[in-house]
Amino acid sequence: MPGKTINPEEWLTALNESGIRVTAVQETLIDIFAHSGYPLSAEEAWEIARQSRPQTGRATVYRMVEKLENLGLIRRVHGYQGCSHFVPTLPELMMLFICLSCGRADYLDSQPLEDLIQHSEHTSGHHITDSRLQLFGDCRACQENA
Amino acid sequence: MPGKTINPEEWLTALNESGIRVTAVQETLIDIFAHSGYPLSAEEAWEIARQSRPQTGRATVYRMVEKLENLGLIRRVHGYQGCSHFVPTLPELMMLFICLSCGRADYLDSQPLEDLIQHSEHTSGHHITDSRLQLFGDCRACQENA
DNA sequence: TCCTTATTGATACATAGTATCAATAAGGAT
DNA sequence: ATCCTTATTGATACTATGTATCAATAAGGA
Ligand SMILES: [Zn+2]
Ligand SMILES: [Zn+2]
Ligand SMILES: [Zn+2]
Ligand SMILES: [Zn+2]
Repeated sequence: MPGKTINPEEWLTALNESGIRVTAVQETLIDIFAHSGYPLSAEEAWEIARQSRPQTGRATVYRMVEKLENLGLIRRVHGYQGCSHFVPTLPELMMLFICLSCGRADYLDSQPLEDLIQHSEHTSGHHITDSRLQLFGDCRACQENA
Repeated sequence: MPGKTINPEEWLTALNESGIRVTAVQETLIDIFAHSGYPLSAEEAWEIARQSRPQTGRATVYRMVEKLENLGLIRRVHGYQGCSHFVPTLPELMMLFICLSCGRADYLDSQPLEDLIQHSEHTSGHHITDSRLQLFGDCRACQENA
């Protein structure tokens, strides 16, 4: 939501610059994750990939998901149909909202989270290096449709 | 941290009031979860349980963990050694900090999270009904020991 | 004490994810 | 373009995590 959008070309570049070879599976999976409006599991991505590339291996998809996650291009969604679904990373520090009715993901402005982390560091004395925040509920559109 | 502490008796009461019978396994598992200072998986709890009750069944532990989670007595920790570890629920709305060095859990004051949720509801228009926030890093003690 | 029924523990099964390894193919060198 | 090296792939087997089934057990009321 805040400015940034997904550019599959940038994802390919990021993969290649990390020393990974350019392959057909890469492009297939990047397209799948970058263009899906809702969280996808590796298993679901595999199904979709086989529609256009039937020989795609299951392990390959899991490996690719791991690489995309390690590069920070996709992020795991925790607590939405388990913890095995992923969405593209939009801002570095994400405040992700998932609608429990329609399943769509929305990226909220993350400034409040930055403030919260700063504040918690000061009051607790802990050094916070990583965080994950997930919000669930009914999105605006679903509320209006009800 | 904020006031409240764990009282195994209250957990037993909560279980029984939900229509569940009082059994030896209940007490064993409640003790295990209530007194462990760090997140535990069902598998780990099973191991510990068998030390004092060798006949304890694996499925029973998983069932018990599910019940405790459904009653809100324990909560899943996401992103710390996977997503299959649990800690006792302290405040209703938890800001949980996990130290990546010593593994200990700390419960921070959750007012900032309440504020964040209120603010995000107003600016996004979504109705937020559930949230999970996890913070990771180096706790104060571990920083001092380094 | 007896009876009913929730709970248990053993087993089998299901799902999610990982290790192994021979076959393939990317991309640089010739 | 051809060859060579080696990362990547896909098939398979395996591990880990979690669930369904069901006979045996035991809680708790009659
Ligand atoms: Zn899905
Ligand atoms: Zn919606
Ligand atoms: Zn999770
Ligand atoms: Zn620590």
